[in-house]
Amino acid sequence: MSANSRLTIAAHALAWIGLYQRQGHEVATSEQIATSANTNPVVIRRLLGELRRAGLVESRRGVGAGWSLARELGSITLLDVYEAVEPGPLFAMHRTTPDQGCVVGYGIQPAMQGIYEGIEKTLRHELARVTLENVLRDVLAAPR
Amino acid sequence: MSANSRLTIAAHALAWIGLYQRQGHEVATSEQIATSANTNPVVIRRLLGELRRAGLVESRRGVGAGWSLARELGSITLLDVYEAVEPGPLFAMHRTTPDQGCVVGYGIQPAMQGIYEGIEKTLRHELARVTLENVLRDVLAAPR
DNA sequence: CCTGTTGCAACCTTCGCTGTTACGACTGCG
DNA sequence: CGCAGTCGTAACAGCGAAGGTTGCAACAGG
Repeated sequence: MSANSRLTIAAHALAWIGLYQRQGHEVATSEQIATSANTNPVVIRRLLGELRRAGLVESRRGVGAGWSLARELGSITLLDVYEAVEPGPLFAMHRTTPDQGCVVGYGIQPAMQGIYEGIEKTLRHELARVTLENVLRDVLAAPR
Repeated sequence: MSANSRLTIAAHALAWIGLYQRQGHEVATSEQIATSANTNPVVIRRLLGELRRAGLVESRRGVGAGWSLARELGSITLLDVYEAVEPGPLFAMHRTTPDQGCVVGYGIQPAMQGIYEGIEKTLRHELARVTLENVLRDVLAAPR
């Protein structure tokens, strides 16, 4: 599986903004978040842009610009973030249509589709159980 | 998420071999399976080679060579197949170490690790509930 | 010895993600 | 009004995973 770090980075960014705001700041810049995540500001802006389209964060332009949460950390779940940054399904079908003249080739796609749907439903349920508030709490609970 | 079709193709191959054997044949060739899956025989041999290392299938060489199941379809679960063909974890951490001087950068990885472990455990549990016997039954149940 | 098939290496292509540079758009401040 | 700081976004290179393809040695039965 092409291990994807998008969900991790997005959660990192949200937790960072949330903590920063609790420390009394209005907005966080992509530069600050990128430094914390050890990556490029454009990567952060791209990810946060997807989160903004999903209504999780807001951005301000001009002088004193930056990013702020559109919702409380406790009301944002990992499922919200997952759906905002991960486009496709977890498992894919064949890249080319299997032989429809073969019994297995004909029936395999509907069969797997049904199975995968059930699994993805469970995955979404698990992701929905974790809020960004939970994430930030775990982050701050890390032993020194 | 880079949607991966390896699990789908592996399940296809196993179901094909299982059905073929129930029709009285000894072994199935990668050529036959590749035709059904509409792909290249080498791709099938690579995948079946991983399943063989996991003890799910056996191969015979020489004239009349081919592949056969090492276990009953009913005793092979999608989890067995998943573990045989999918190497890495579902979600990845940052590609570079986050800023350890930052509270979030320091605590984010253990936090996400713990969350991801729980989710993967649930995923494995779901995959373990489906046997290849179930898959073949669903395949044959596809409406004409 | 001949034939059919696996085992496996080597290489190319495609694709998605990350990283980087560049630059226009926007907005508050002096 | 112009400057400065930041977002928004396009463009491109690099990388790694996966699939597709070719080629050939190894094997085993007739």
